[in-house]
Amino acid sequence: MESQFQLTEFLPYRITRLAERVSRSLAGVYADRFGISVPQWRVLATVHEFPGLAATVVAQRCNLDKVKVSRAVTALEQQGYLVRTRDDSDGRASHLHLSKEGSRLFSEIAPLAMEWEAELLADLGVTERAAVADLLDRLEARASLLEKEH
Amino acid sequence: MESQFQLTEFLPYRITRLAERVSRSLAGVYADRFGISVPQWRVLATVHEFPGLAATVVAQRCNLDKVKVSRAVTALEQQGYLVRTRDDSDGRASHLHLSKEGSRLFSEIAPLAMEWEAELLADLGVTERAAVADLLDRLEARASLLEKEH
DNA sequence: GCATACTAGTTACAAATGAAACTATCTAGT
DNA sequence: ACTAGATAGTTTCATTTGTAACTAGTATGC
Repeated sequence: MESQFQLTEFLPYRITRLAERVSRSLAGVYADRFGISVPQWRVLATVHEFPGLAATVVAQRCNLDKVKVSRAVTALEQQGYLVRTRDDSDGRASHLHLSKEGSRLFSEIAPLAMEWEAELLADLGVTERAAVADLLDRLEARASLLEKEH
Repeated sequence: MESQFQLTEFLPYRITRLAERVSRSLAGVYADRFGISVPQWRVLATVHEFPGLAATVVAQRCNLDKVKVSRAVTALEQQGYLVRTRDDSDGRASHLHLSKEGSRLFSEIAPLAMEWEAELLADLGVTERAAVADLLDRLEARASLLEKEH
């Protein structure tokens, strides 16, 4: 009874491998040029979309732990891309906003990111793109279920 | 002209997010219990499937850089799971093989990994599984193309 | 109101990673 | 043969990450 396990056919490995390529390649578009990391980019995009969010909520929304968000926020603040204002009713929390430079930075990167995404999907038709989105959703639902079971 | 960029809809982000969940959850199945890391698991599986490979080839096959492979091999060797034998004709290279314990370890982990994969795919029918495999392939082909263009 | 438990966010420290330099060996061109 | 360049694999060091502990503030129960 041989276990015919093959890494190359193993889906978790293939997903991870794709993600590693995607992440590395996309980061290459903005990391060096604009001097921001992947977590910083995620925070930037999230705060752009939802100005005034607290760090904890940002963390949930962009799939980062609070430590990464904390560090990303500090860095973005030091670079002048982001400002935080204390919450009036809760002395622990603060609200995150992009500065003018932060908005400008976002609006420079976003089109590049979208263009990159378009190139990634260039081979796929409309139906297939929908299938990708759908399958990613369903796999992720399963994955987070399995993750919680431990 | 607003950039209607939304991180949540951004495919690279969603792929990465899925991969992060998958990788974390699957690693949870073997990492603590057997004391091996993700790179070590990949090397283990690759050397199991292709005994006698050189480290460089292992690196290519399991999408790791040579430094990670070097460290994983060292660790696996120290744990007694892997042996290396020098190549006769090339003094730099060596051939990797699993020890008896290494084979046993693999045959313990492999079924768990396959079971985990089955649970990940539990929601999908045969056609959808084929679609996942196909789409992953095509996206990865694009991604590695885009990666090389920089 | 006061003790207990909880939450927001930061800091500290150990482990993992990435890039570059390095050692040892091999190959090719002359 | 000898040199220049490539290759296998390791080591080094700076950066990033993950875990846990921490600070400061808030909510709850009595």
